[in-house]
Amino acid sequence: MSDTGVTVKKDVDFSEWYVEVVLKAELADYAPVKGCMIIRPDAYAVWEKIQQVVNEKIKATGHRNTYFPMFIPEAFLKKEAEHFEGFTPEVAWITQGGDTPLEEKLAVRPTSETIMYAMFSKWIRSWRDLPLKINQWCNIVRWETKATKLFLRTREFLWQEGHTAHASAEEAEAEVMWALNMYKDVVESYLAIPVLIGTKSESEKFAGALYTTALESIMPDGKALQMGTSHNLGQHFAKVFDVKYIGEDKADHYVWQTSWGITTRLIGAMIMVHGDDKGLVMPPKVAPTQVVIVPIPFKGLEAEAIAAKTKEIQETLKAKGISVILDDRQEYTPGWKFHQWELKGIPIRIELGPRDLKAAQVVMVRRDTGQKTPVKEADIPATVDQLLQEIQDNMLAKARAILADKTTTVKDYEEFKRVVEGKGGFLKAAWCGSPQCEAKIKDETGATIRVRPFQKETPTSGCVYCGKEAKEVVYFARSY
RNA sequence: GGGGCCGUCGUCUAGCAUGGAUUAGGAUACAUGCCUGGGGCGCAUGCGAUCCUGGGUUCAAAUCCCAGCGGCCCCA
Repeated sequence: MSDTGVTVKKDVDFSEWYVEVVLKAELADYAPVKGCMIIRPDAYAVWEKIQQVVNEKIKATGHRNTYFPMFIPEAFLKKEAEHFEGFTPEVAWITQGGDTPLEEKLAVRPTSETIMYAMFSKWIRSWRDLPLKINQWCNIVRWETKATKLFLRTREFLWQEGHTAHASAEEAEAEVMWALNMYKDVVESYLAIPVLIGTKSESEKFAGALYTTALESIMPDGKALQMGTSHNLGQHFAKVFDVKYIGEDKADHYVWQTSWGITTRLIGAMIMVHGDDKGLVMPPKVAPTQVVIVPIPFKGLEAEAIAAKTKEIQETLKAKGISVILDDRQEYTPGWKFHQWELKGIPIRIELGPRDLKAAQVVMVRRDTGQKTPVKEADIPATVDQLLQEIQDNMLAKARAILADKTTTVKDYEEFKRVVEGKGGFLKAAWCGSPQCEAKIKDETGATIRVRPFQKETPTSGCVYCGKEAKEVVYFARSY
């Protein structure tokens, strides 16, 4: 056995496993620039699939794509004080063009609220201009100092940022929830990753927002990963960028705004949640290749007949809109190919050899369970359809079970600390609502409040930290 | 932010403690030919290394020292 496959087990050394899967499945590579990564074709194809799905959903609801500059004047960034303070530690600055120092330095966008809203101020005049709903797909730079983690923590990453302006607070609030639920659907139905949704605590919210809602999931190593955010910006930015409209009442009003985003980090989550000791496992709905056909020819025997039959199967499946590779390379043995495609996470493998040819069948192997089933030639298209759906469903179900298993209700602080140090995951605990308790818990255990669920549960005990009367039940976790 | 580990052909690695004979060795990958083919097939030949970078010590540095760059892990 060579080391072209994954050499460590997922549950023995998770970090090393992750790095090996990403590198060996050729999803990404380290760039020559510190903190940066290269997204390779198989991973970029997943991103394109996410783009396709999100674009469909946002366009169907009247959002339109745009493109804004990646350079933001310092003065813009400074206008909203909390926003500036929140982002300034990790902003990359451009101070010189050619040989000439710039009069005003330019930020490489860490997010585009400020430059967009400067334009909103110009474009929005009357209530008839509202709502304004735009989106952009672009790269973002946040100058991380911590260790690079492919897809999860890099200085540059790709994302989508939606920005809207509304006439009323209610409309903005509805938009925030619309985006959040849209993301939940994308992440659960396509990436097969179950999420918790809710609001962020004051200390975890987006810098400059009124409040932040988010999707959070748990990774197999017990750490939480934020899967997307949707912010209600209230009128904070409208006031500093002077985004006003004349209402039907003929009076001036500031707009109510939202912003929301998901990033290429989702690909990292997909890898972590679904991968196994053999490598990647791609959810069928985002897999760049859904089926791989491996012919098993014997020289002098039915080689030609096998080649013809596999080609025919490929064409049949292609015609049905299924993405399928026929791996008829001569230089590799079938066994080698099996390993290769398993490492790459292709959902279904179809094998066809002399025995199958005689029986007018193929052997179908599913990546998620490894189960092999003979399938009659005539039943191939229908079985592939059904199997892809089954795999998708099974992957989500498995991930749900992990999420449930990694969620622990804790009654007191002793138990809280024990679980954080032990199995990790989400800790469901009562909280009094004070930022001091939240900060103490973070200092002492590293765990933060990931989400405050929308559906409030009545606390049955006092605050997990101070013991005083609890206001709500929230989810804590150590996070990426 | 604090601590630790690591960097040698594309990849994984031996050599480093105790500096010099290894022409920097092996495996794998790659190329060519033959042979094969139901779970990483075999044989032969070939190609492939600024020993991360810069400086220092020394008659002599992959090896020792310093700095930098890059990666990984742990703690907060």
